[in-house]
Amino acid sequence: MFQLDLTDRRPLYEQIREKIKELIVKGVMKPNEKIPSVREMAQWLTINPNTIQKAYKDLELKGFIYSVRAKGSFVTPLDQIDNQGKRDELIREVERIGRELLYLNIPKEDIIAKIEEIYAEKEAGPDD
Amino acid sequence: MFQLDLTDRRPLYEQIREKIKELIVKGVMKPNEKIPSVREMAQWLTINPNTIQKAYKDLELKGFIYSVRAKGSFVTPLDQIDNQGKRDELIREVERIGRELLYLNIPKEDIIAKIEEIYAEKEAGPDD
Amino acid sequence: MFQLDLTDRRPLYEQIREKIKELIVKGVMKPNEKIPSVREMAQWLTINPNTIQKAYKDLELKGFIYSVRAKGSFVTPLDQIDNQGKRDELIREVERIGRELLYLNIPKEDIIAKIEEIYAEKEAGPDD
Amino acid sequence: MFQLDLTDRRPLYEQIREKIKELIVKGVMKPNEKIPSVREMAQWLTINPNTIQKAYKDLELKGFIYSVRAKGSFVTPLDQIDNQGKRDELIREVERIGRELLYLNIPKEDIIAKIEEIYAEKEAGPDD
DNA sequence: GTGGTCTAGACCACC
DNA sequence: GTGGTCTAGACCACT
Repeated sequence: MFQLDLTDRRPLYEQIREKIKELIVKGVMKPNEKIPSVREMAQWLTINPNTIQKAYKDLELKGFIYSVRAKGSFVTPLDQIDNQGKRDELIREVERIGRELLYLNIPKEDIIAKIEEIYAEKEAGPDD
Repeated sequence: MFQLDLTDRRPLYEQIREKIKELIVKGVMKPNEKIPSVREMAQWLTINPNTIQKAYKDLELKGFIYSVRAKGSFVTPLDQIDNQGKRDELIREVERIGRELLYLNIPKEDIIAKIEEIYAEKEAGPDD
Repeated sequence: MFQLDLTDRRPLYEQIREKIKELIVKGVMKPNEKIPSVREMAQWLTINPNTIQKAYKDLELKGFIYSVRAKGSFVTPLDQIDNQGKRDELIREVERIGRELLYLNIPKEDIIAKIEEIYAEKEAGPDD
Repeated sequence: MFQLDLTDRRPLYEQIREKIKELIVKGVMKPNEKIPSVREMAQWLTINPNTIQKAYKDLELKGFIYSVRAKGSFVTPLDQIDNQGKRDELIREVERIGRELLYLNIPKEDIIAKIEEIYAEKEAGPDD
């Protein structure tokens, strides 16, 4: 599914959180699809279940998944995510990165091309 | 100059590093301009000099500033920065953020507009 | 009749208990009225009958309903409920919430207005 | 400071969270005042530090306290709390409890008197 | 079998 | 010394 980088200085739960978010965002995991249980995931990655749980809890707080007792955890359908707050936060990141790229004299076309590329993939038909 | 946010979960030295980077990137600090000494900065922010030291060390490692013994630290002129490595790293960040925005159904125009805006500021004449 | 929220962190039986209590309290269900059987309710909500059973048991313990063997469960008439114990418990909750609202500088008029509103509905004629 | 009730069925961290919230709300702990460190509190209550940390994290998420690495945890000044969301949530609780009290034929004056009492304490001069 | 709570005890980064 | 991360292992409530 994915691998952890033990040399990475970020906490494990953060890496896990980001990896799962990536799978959701890329459409590998579909809305309402069940994600592996805390214990399964812990076994695969050979780390402690508590660490996985923390990652899941984080994802739940940020709205990417929801957990149902005794059932498991599932991908939140898009229409139930609060887009606005996230949008503003992400756009602020774009601004910070954009300024840095500008400073390095990287042409804006490089950035825009990358954006177009990502959005084109989706339109052309995602690989589900 | 700038203010620290104790609520922020990032370490202080990381906040300081990013604030200074921002000043450089936005053109507030010019190439070869001297940046405040560790002690001065520590006094202004009323924090431990070691914390400032670490921030400067980081900036030096990433190539944004250089230090001259017994003289102080200075902003690295652009042509002496290794653009390529940074460019690739930043573009990868753009990709991650772009995908998340796509997932949230934010139109690509929103992102591109922000990029255009940033690059336009510069062309129109930076605020020095 | 009502819907369950799987996202809600409370156990299902607790949600069900509160929903039924709400129907009784709002006067939608009248004293001595029969409430749906455990099996019916379980079918409607497509959940396990044991879960419903637990909710009913709770309501019986708190005096909101009574059950007659082989007949079903019924809404307890008001005059047979022990008001005093419940009153004190609820007033204590009012106190806790009131203090929190005071701390947040919410004017007491906001709270009182809400109370007046609820009590006015009844006097004006309940919606049975 | 306060005591835990081991017979209470709520998780320990939740009890701790509510007790601390109470101290803040009642004005026993002042804005920007330092609250006991995770370890101190754990010793006093003779429970595991992790449990305390979870309670503190919750309070931080809800905006009642803020934590500063290597410094400790502190009471959030009122003007930095998002009142609106909390207000609505609390008023909804008032509604639920109010309806139940109405159902039990408790006069609204009982509730209003309690509210007036709480708000009067403050005006008369809190015990700081 | 699931998510959640809790303990005991270790270690880390930060200041 | 502080908050934060992580492990190993136990137990609970819910369905």
